[in-house]
Amino acid sequence: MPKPLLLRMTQLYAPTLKEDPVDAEIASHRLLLRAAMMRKIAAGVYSFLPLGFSVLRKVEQIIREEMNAIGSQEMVMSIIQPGDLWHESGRWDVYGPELMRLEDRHGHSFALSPTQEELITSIIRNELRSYKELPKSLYHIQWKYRDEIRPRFGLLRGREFLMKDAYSFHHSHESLQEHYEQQARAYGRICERLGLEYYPVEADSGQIGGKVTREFMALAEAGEAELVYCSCGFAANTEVATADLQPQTYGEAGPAPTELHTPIEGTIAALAEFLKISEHATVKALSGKDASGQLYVLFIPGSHELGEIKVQKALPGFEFLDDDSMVDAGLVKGYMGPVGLPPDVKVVADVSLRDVAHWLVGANKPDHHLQGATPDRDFTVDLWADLACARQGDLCPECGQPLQLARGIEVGQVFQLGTKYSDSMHASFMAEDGTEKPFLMGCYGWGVTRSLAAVVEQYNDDGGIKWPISVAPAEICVLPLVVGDERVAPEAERIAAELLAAGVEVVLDDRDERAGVKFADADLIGWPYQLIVGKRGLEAGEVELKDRQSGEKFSLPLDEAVTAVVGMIEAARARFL
RNA sequence: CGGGGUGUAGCGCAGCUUGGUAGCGCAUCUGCUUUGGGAGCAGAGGGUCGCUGGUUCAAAUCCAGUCACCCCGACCA
Repeated sequence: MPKPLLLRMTQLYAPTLKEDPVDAEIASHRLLLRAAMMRKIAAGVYSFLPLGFSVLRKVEQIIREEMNAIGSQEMVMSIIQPGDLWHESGRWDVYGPELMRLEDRHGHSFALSPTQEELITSIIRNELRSYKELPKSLYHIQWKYRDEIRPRFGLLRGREFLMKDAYSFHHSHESLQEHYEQQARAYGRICERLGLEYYPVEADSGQIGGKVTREFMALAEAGEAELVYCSCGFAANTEVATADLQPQTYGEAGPAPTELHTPIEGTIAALAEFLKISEHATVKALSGKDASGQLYVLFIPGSHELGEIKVQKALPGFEFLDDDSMVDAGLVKGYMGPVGLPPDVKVVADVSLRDVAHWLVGANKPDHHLQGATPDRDFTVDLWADLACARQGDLCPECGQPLQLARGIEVGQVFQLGTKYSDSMHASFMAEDGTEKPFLMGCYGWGVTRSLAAVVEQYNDDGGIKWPISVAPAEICVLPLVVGDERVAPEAERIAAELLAAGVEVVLDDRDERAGVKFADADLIGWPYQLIVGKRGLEAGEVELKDRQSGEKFSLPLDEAVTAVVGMIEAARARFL
């Protein structure tokens, strides 16, 4: 191993910014730019400067170690892929404009890879032929390209991002299940080693396909995803969460529905306000049509929002009617109900409404609602489906306790793909019984660049970043406050050299700068520890150690400082293993 | 892609309404002073005003087009 060199701030390229970048809205975006970790190149495209690159490398290394530990093998696949592969899987068209496409001089089409299912499948299908060679798990860490509609939030939604993606091939569901669980456990360890507070949540598989999937959410207010969780361990993306929504009835159910005069603007909030009741006791109606043009009115508890993913699952191609279409369909905006709808309109209701004996709904005429509308007596429901998003206070489907709501950054997702790609791309093996069978596949993605943003979102304060020691660009920065004493610089050099010799990653701020500038940069960049060597301390035979995480400062006797710091750093490292 | 907004020195901005040939703060360079939480004074360098075309004696400023970027909505690691 080459001897590590002492990193000096005078050599480091780290142009920190005193002012906040005006375009950066969230903490991670702002601080990664200010602390000279990265620079923007184009919308959603960033280059990493030495400090940011060093963090990126450490995150990669943690992921690499955890992948290797479960027997996944590292390789690297090309970014540029022939269009033919994407035609074969059918995703050339399905992926849409998000796929970055290009042509070579001969007019052959290529894609910049947004993910590598096609490529890995094409690589192994001819040479992985027997059940005796299964299972196999492969991964790589490679740049990905997605032409996002709207890149934003710095590294959270970029058009170019670094991802670890693993792919596994199995001959049985048991084998797939086993590796899937191993990957999920590895993802948990990665979160812990990155210092992330996280939840593994039930999720939707999106267009990658497959049924069994889990997302790893780093908790952060800036996150784009919403999740509900429970003290019993249940956690789910609100897009898919099933929960007890606790819808209620309003008033008494008579022998027939009672018409109420409700001269209000036709919103649930206005209705609840007018009747002085909770939105829980109302039923909300939404109109739309599916891909075939069939008209629907959907009913969900008035307190809840329609889940976009849920409705797409129940009614593929569903879209809302605009005001004109509603008039054409004979629907009364703001006052729709299941009783007396036009005959060609089907009624779809959220499963939670099954438990509601009678509903408070629109009367299908302006300024009127019906109280006590009773399913199967006054109207029929054509389809019961899970339609409503879970929200804070709904009850946990597993233990019945109220659910908590949080926002999160999706840093990883594991999927059991099944045979989706092996079928479309004819990737099969010879099974023990002598028949040709498609591989059962899993895929496991982890956002490396996104992880940086997630860590910074969880570890920052007014002064800057507070890197966990596991991913910090260096473990400690020695700050000689040089001026006015010729002993300071040599002492700082000696301490830095001894720390380096003890295996500590150390940076020496040897710049000819004022104390304030060094302190501010050290806080901003986020070194986990700062060791301050100044005239004042030396005169008392001391140096000062600052813990960036807690903000605590300790005075250390000069002759014990190195030992004490090494001990503290070793203890800190151990917390992330 | 729809709606809103911005492009002027490395960064952040003013100037544009009412055309007359560009200014402020920070940063950079030089000198002196200062020196434990982003120093002070003095001086200096740095700009095809996003790009293209038009109107005009004259355009950063008015008009048209175009490109880039940002914010609000549908996608995802």
